[in-house]
Amino acid sequence: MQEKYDHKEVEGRLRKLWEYEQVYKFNPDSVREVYSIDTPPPTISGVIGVSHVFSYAQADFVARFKRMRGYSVFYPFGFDNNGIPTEMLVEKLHNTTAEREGREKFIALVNSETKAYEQMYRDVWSRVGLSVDWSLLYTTISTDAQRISQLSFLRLNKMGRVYRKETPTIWCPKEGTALSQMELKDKLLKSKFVDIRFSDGIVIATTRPELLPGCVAIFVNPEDGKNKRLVGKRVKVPIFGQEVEVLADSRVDPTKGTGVVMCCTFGDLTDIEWYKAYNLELRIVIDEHGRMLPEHFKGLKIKEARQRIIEDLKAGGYLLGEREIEHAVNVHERCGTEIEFLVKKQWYIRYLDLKETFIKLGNGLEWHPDYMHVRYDNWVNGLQWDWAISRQRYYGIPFPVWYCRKCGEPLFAEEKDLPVNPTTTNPERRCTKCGFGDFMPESDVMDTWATSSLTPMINGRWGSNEELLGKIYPMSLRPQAHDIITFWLFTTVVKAYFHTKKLPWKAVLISGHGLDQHGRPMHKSLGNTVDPKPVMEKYGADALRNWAALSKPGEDASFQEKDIVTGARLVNKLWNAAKLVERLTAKNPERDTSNVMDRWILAKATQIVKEATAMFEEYNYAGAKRTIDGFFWFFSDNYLEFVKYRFYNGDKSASYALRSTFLMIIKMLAPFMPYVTEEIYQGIYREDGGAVSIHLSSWPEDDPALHDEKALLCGDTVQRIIAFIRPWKHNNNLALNAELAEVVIEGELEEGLEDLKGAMNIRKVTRGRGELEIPETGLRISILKA
RNA sequence: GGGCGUGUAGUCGAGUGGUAAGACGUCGCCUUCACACGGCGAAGACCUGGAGUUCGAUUCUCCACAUGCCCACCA
Repeated sequence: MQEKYDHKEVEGRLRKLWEYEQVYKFNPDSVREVYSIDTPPPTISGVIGVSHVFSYAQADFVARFKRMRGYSVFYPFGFDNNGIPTEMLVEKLHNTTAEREGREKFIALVNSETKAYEQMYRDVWSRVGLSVDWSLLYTTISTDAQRISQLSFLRLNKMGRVYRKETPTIWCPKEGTALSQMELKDKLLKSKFVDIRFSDGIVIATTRPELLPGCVAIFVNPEDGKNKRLVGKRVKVPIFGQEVEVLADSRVDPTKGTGVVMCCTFGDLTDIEWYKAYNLELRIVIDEHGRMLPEHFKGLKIKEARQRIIEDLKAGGYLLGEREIEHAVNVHERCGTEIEFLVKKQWYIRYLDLKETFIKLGNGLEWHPDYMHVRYDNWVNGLQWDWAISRQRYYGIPFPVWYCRKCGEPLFAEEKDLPVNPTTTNPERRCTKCGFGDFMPESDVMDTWATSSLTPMINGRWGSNEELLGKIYPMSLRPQAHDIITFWLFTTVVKAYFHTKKLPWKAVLISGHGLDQHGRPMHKSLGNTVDPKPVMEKYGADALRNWAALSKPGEDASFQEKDIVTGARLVNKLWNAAKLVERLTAKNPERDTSNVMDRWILAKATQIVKEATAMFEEYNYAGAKRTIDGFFWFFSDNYLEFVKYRFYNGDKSASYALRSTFLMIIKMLAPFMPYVTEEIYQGIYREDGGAVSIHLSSWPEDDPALHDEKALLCGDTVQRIIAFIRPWKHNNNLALNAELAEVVIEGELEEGLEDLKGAMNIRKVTRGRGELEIPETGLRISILKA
């Protein structure tokens, strides 16, 4: 073995070895039990930061552990290139738009562009050491993902779970497109709160006077003593003159403004709720590009109209007051435009009737950590709308639907034809309702969650390779971060229920986020992302992974260079211990446990195996890691130092204990530090007749033959005596290896005296009266200087 | 506004119903043949504040404050 561990050289070489030996290849024909992982497909948006490494490494710990525990591990990887970030990236790279290119051409462009990024991402993930089987790779805009998304839609339709309805939708007036809730963010904006006088002395405070023409009702709180007398009155809207009714609703806050609210179609989500709940009139005042529709204001932009209306109100004596306020509004996260609500026909998945079922399903999942379950329950309980799955966007997976040009009846594609793009293909059938033969394509595309909710099905090649699906489904584990429990996790449960009546996985492992050194989330926009490549370049992949192993599931961790240094030190320490093992132990040593201190360390090691295994089985990789680390340092600082002199004398018992204990240690650290442990394994243990890779070797067992209470007691006592003599020497100005003439022991200690002598350089150990009490041992000793 | 989490030495961070690991940093000693990316040792927290349960709480309950995240609101 090399004198110094060179992670750069080692890592590249071992990656080749793993690839050559197909160490991580999933074998569908294996008789072993399958452990399948529903890896989160990262968005193709340009960068990987250490925060990604943080959560992906945690899933990899589990994958590697399970592999060593004898499972046939199905560990795929995917890329999410079916979303706005990817669309933006590709549009920027090619200086074009999806619309200009045409859907199919643009998707082809995305696919080819993804290939380039794929290579880059894959390179990083491989360097990190993810034990992924890259032959299982998928992307969310691939033909297969399109086929599966459309298949899901068709099946849901057959079940009567799909419907199309005209409803208000979130709209960006600048880009002229529908948005999902995910694409919104809050922004503090300055605005004017104006008091407007309606008829009957009613005063309403609003920030959106330009919506007056869209006013369809007025609301007060039914408990509001001051205003409830207004209920039932018909009121005239200033300037525009329409008469609207005053209604009572508890959603009104009587303390806000004047306690009287106008409901316009639509100013905010409450307006939409009222519109639905009270079956109100629809008065659309803003078009798709954010221009006003009503007469006298037609064509004005929202803000111009607002100013104009305020002037008109003033002129008409309707304006009672105005004041500047600052309030949070929803804006499109991409362009910062304040969003509007427009009425559009949308496809929905009907599921509100199944809330109880979803709660029950959630109860059947194994949650790690357990408290994340609550977020799921809260979300399901709070659901108010069915799942809107259509988007008026250009890029995405199309709906496999046409509409009859005569009667408007939708015609659904046939499963065998999937995937289809209705805008470029025509159904060779006639309308099922009226028999007409000419159709109009559905131009909307599916919400990305409609696809990513199907990752278990995509992994299993649903509809084309049922055998594979049967083997991996339900999947064993969904690892993901906590911020998308309500989206990705929930929607996957929904689809799994509809299509398979089962939960999609047995367990979910929720990771936290990797934060920057100040504890802030890493964002491209904050400029605080840390590129993992130079970190790995400097400290090695194992050191970076070690950081991810420090925090438990669900916990965030800030990225501190000192934590990476800690990992690098562990690697170094392991390497040096390995050199000692290589030098001083024989290959395939015979089992020899004649010395009590050797039995002691072996017995301790089995205890650690037991503890660490139990923790790992509970997905507590961090606890396992801590336990194993702690043992390794203890082993190095105590056992190795105590019995070193025997190694040099070729002691067989010491050699056996050293070689086998160290093997247990590196095996248990292999999921965390795959490189250095593999290098050591290849250098020392491979020739003992083990597996081709440590990662295919079996996880250590808690071997009952190594349990030894007596040795544990005796060894602990010896260790305590030494721990006592060390500072004694220190306090007596003696070097640690300084010779002592004699140590007199009073009390019970039968074995281990030889190692005590050897470790502390004592000329002779005798029995007699001791002056100094050793804590927790019931022993007293006297120490005589040389 | 609702929900969930967190609050332990200068920093990071385990953990327990009986006064608290470890790491980094600091200080001292040691270049002894795996390792100075090391070893040995020292100083440093009474566990955010308050109330309660208990023989006893840092650990359980409640309240407060601080902080993070998710959801909702934003007339």
